[in-house]
Amino acid sequence: MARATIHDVARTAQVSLATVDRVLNNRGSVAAKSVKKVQDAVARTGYVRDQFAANLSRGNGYRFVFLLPAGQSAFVRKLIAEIARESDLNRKDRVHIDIRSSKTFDPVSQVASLRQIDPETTDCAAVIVSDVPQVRAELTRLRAAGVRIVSLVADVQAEARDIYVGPNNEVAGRMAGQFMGRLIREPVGPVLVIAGSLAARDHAQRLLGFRQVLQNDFSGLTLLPVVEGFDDAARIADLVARTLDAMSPVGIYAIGAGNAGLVAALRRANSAFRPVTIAHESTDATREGLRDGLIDLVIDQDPGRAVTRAVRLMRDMADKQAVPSARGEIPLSVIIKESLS
Amino acid sequence: MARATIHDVARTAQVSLATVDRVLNNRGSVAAKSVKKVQDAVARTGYVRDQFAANLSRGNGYRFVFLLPAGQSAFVRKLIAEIARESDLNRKDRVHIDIRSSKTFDPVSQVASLRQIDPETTDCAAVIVSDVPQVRAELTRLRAAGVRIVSLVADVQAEARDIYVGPNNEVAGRMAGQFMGRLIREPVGPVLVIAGSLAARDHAQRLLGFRQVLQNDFSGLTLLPVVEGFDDAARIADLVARTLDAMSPVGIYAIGAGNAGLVAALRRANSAFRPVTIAHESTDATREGLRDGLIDLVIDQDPGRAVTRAVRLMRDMADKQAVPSARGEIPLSVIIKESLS
DNA sequence: TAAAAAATGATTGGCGTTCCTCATTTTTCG
DNA sequence: CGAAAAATGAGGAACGCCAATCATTTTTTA
Repeated sequence: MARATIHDVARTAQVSLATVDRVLNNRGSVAAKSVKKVQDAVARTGYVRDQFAANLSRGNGYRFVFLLPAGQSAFVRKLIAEIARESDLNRKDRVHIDIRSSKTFDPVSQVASLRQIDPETTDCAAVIVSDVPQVRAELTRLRAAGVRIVSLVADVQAEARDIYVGPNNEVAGRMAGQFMGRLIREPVGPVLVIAGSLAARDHAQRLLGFRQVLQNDFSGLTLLPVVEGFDDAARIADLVARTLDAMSPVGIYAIGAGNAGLVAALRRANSAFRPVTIAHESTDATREGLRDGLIDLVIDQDPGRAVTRAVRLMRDMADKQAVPSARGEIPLSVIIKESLS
Repeated sequence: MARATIHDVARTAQVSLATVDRVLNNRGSVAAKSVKKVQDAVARTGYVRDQFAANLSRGNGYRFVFLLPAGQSAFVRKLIAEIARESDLNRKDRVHIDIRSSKTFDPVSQVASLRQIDPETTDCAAVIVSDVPQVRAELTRLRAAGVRIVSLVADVQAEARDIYVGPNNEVAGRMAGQFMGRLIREPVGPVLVIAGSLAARDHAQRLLGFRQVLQNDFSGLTLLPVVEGFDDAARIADLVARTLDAMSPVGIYAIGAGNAGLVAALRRANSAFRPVTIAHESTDATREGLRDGLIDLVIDQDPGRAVTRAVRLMRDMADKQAVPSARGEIPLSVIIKESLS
């Protein structure tokens, strides 16, 4: 009943404790057949390393870094709050989390921030960065130096990270497309799409998915040229107001942030007719929009969940558990007026 | 930089290690002013108990029990799989999870199962049970004996458990209502609602929320008398087939399980017209329904998330951390054809 | 076959707690 | 004031593993 310890393993393998230790922590200097004996014994006894004892003995715990875009976007603020919470909760388990930031959409700044990460003092880093060559090179360097990399919310090329934690953004776009088509009572007319920046991989993927569905299932809906709002509320408000007047779109899909501008413009619109509007992320602005009937539906990725998942995976990776516990994909949820608390 | 230990606390409090220990683990026999000195020192040093060392020393880890309805419902199967996964993942942290089952919807069997839980050997239990007096009494007894209780997926009266982990089912019903109203191009006509059993608190709450929205926002939609399907596929297939013929409903809301029957009936229906159909839980049956256009939307609660959350909260409670880390509410997600992988 | 190299064994101290026991000191109260 | 009670101090063993060192045995190679 009691769990097996290295002593048990040593005994059933008929080798010394030292040899078991050498195998388990691969310190080398052990014959192939001894390795096998130990591995068999591990299997037979059902030995699982006691992570408490291991950590206690090693002395060091888990040292993680989160690298986020700077700035006051509501989403980032929520992320930071969640990370802080997670940090508190895990302090008793010796988890230390350091939050740093780099300029949004600025690869140069991101590279600089990545350079600041010291492989000696960090086990794992979760980053939100652009998927461009310089950044990838820096990530690869860090990985080679022993820092495990988690790409958060927006993925990068698979070779540059260990795991991605975030939603499937193409699916998000497809969901937006489907709801757009179905929530418009008569799906014919122009649709306005506002992205933050198409250089951001998550935004590009959402657009891709959205387009697919509209083309396939709702050919009556036509896409107006996609505009980039750079997550700036004032700019977006202006954009939306003008498009509403000029084109009378039947739908609006806001891919990125800055939705306070969207809501403001919709509120001011004088027309009796209101386009079906879909946005991303549950924030004050989008919730206000939902509540007042200006936004029909919000596709949300729960930042709390992403953070929890990321920390968990980071712990697993730091524990050198071969198979990280879970997949990093986090589900998307759909919020409508009714689902507001 | 290094984290504070009880030694540090003892030193800054100017008391002995033994006294610190007495205070921290309230073993009594310590003067009020000493208690204060220690508490101040804890605050000043930022001491947080090292859970690794504590567990190692205590020898025992975490002993949890999950009590689920028996039976082969897809949802329960998923739950079991998730619990097993979670159990594996946490084995290295000395978490031992025992899964037991009781007859579905049968309070007598539930009470019997609860009686089997030995307070001596279990720290915490997560249960899916009916919210009836006999069961509540048994839960209360267990809590008094030192077993922390988590109500899972379906809540019970607040006094009978420590925390609820699951979705807000009234909100789920409201979401279903809103989507029902909006996805029907012309929301006028009868709507069929199939519940599992209205004695199940989660089902009753969903119905409540659904009703609210229909009455308020879509008065053109009328509710047919709610039928109970007891999560039995054959029975439900029959029910649906007959209602389709007799009443031509414009919408169907399936509150509970047994959706294989729903899908089968819809597939066989010969009418060109198909009612807007909303169901719960992502299972093989509902996914098949979505894929083939028989179901329009599924409201899902991710069992993996519920289990993860439950285990985490149980660990926190077992650690005697005063404030359990997180709220137990887990988000609902909406699945449509497009969001299928 | 002897010397060098590789593999293995034996042992130790420590990580931060918990949970004891056994003094010793301080406080309380008749 | 003195005896009993309460509070405190001091110390040690244990939990399971890690990271060493040093001695000894086995294997390889010239």
